[in-house]
Amino acid sequence: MTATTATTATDTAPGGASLGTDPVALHAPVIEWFHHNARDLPWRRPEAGAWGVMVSEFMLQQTPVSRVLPVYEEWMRRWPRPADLAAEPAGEAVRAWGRLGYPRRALRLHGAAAAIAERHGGEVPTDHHQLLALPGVGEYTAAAVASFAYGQRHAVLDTNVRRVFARAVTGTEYPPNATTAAERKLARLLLPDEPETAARWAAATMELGALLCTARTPDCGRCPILEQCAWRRAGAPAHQGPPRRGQTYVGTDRQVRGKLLAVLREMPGPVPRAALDRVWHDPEQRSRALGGLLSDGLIERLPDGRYRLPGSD
DNA sequence: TAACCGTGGTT
DNA sequence: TAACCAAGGTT
Repeated sequence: MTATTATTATDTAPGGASLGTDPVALHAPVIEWFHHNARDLPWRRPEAGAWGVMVSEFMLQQTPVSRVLPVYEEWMRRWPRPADLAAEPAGEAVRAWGRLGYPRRALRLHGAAAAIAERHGGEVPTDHHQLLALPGVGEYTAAAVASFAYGQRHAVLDTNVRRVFARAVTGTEYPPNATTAAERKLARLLLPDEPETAARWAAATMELGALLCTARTPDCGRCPILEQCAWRRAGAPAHQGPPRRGQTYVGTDRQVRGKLLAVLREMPGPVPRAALDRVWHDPEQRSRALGGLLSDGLIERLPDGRYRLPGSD
């Protein structure tokens, strides 16, 4: 395949810095590497379809592949089409979500399925703008579905791709905390012209970041673009500036919410308040967490005062 | 923009 | 072991 691009070596990266290498020179080696090293993931198989791609993208938001795999398989077996999921109470989605974390994603995926069933005839929309309008679908997920499921040409900027570009092109160990306009511009600049090639490029750069160009200990010895990597050329300088402030988790409302929801997930039916009161010592924080889950629609309170995952009756 | 939103494996 | 990290989205 030919990896063409609209750019030339004279293009400048956002911020005025000149690209160290011709971006075209990155396409072939990365795509070739992907051809030989891509993981055989279920959502990459043709039978997954656009719905399978969308389900996987929701589950993979901030959750590692290894933990998504079993839940994805069960989810697709149970709800092979968007309409199948839409026909269920939202609580069933939350329950099936299991311990993947960020259970609001389950609620949003259920909402997206309902919107697809109602507004799109049960088919995952191909249009990027229509994808963006679905609950839980942001900039990344819309581009990923359009690219991976439909072979369209979109800049797919996830944490892996951002890190690969930061190193290979920009010459820094890590990308900025939040995605910047400069990164989007760079991603568009590097995007191959042909949609098929662009889609392959998106998947390949993501896989490169996931398998070799990892955050902690990159495996540069096996990197297909080691010779062109701006970060390596610069001597692999250490990250500048303050360290990423990872949010502490122990003792937060999130932990309490997680404990509360775990109780409801494990129980087949409604649960009395007393069973929930047992998961956390501080009544004030417990109450706040419970209220948060209620307002998020992750749980509901019955007239008799018991709680359950959102049902249909 | 920055805080918030789970969970578990790795270093 | 505490901190970091994982195919982000919403407010």
